Amino acid sequence: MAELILYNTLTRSEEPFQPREPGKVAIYACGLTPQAPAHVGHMRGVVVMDIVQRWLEQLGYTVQFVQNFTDIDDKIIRRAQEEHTSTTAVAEKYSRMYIEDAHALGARLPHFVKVTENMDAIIEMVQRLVADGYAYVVDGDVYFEVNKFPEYGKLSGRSVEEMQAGARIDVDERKRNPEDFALWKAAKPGEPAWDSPWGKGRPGWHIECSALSLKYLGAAFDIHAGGMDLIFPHHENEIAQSEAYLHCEQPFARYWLHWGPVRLRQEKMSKSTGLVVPIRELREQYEPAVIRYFLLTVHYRTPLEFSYERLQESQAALERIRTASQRAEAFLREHGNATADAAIAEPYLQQFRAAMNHDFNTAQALAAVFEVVREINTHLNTPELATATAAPARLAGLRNALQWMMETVLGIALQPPAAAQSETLNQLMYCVIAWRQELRSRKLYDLADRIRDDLKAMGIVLEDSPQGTTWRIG
RNA sequence: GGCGCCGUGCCCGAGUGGCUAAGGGAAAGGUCUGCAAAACCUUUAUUCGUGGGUUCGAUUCCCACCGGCGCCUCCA
Repeated sequence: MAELILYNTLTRSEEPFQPREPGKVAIYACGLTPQAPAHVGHMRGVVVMDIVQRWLEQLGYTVQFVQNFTDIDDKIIRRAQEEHTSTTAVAEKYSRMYIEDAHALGARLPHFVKVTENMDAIIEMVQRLVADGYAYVVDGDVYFEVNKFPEYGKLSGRSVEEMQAGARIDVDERKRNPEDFALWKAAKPGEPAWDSPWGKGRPGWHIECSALSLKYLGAAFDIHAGGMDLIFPHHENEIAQSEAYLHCEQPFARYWLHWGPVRLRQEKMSKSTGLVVPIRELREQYEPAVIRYFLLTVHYRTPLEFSYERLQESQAALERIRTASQRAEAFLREHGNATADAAIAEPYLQQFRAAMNHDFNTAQALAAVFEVVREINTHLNTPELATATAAPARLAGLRNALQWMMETVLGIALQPPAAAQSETLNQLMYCVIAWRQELRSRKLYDLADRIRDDLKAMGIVLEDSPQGTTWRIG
């Protein structure tokens, strides 16, 4: 349980993971503003966090994972006007879509929390920051004063002076420093608003994540995650306001984990550039498992260039894994499910664990998966190995390893979704294959080939080998 | 302008101060096969953007340059 290494953006180095509390991990990830359909970039975060959870669970931790929905902000207000509906309806609609997309990608869902349902916690936090002198009130707005927090800039590696030197933002005259940011915004006419000590208004963008994570996870929780584009200013501001709130006696979060952007045509996939592949659209063309596989082919911090060629490659690679899995299953169906020989897969499992323990290196872990695939195939088509008495036990051991790596850890099903196999289907195929074998032995190849072609059209692939004929869905 | 990341074979992509530089995709040849498919084997980097430096030794550390990207404004 002690061997997990993870990269901490705060220290810009890899560190052994030590939880706040033995056996438990508390994680917070910044969610999205539900105001448009999610794209592939959003799904990368979803899949990365799912893998993190799964692996921590394999290491024996109990994982608590919280994620927010920014269900009130400028963009939602604008969207509600465009769609002639309420901000609540907009947030509800796109939150549902996002959850449905995440679910389709095989992600277990975090505990979702909403801004509008936690106004008390947010207001309480702002109040204390004002009372403690970290924040000031101007005309119903509340700003955090960055100069009151000496460590401002420690996450993103910049100093306030540098920022001021390179500043190219319009300075709001009411702010004491250009870098001061809004904790609370006074309501404009017609906008949704909440009562507060400073009048009607709504929270600034950054405060919600601080208030919600501290409310649900407590101070010094284990992992705070998000996309790299959130490092500055969002996470920098979160640290400032949270640690100020905690009187700098405790850190806000212990480890900061950031995943890389998904790019399209060499540019970050983002709503603002219009370079976006909505996950809905992609799901019509590719099985979610293929999309998930694609997202796992590079280390999570590396920028990932989106392309249909890459997706196609992922599909081919996944098919190779699934074919081996199904061949092993077919062999075991025929030879009886022996007690698995666990030792045979151990070297590959070690390789796999080492990769996952090294900052969730799924790209490297996949290499171990393919080692198992090769081992399975070699056993199956080397006559001496396939007929050995130990063969069923070995194949069972390899099959179990493959299942654990792919399904339990990486969350990718070895059976394509269409292959809801039933015992009836197994028996039917057994019959069909026997009949076709009869035709082949009488050299009625045209009929045998016709059966194969017809089945192919139905999505069932027959493969002949000296050991007999196997079938698989694919 | 400031902060930071990256540049590995045909493509994608791991990785390490010295051991054959993973794995996948693609292509070619071979084996097997009635054919097909699948699979297995072999081949595609004496080399890791370029030039210096440190070192007994660097793709891996340092510096410069070239090229690409992210952030500095909302952004996963």
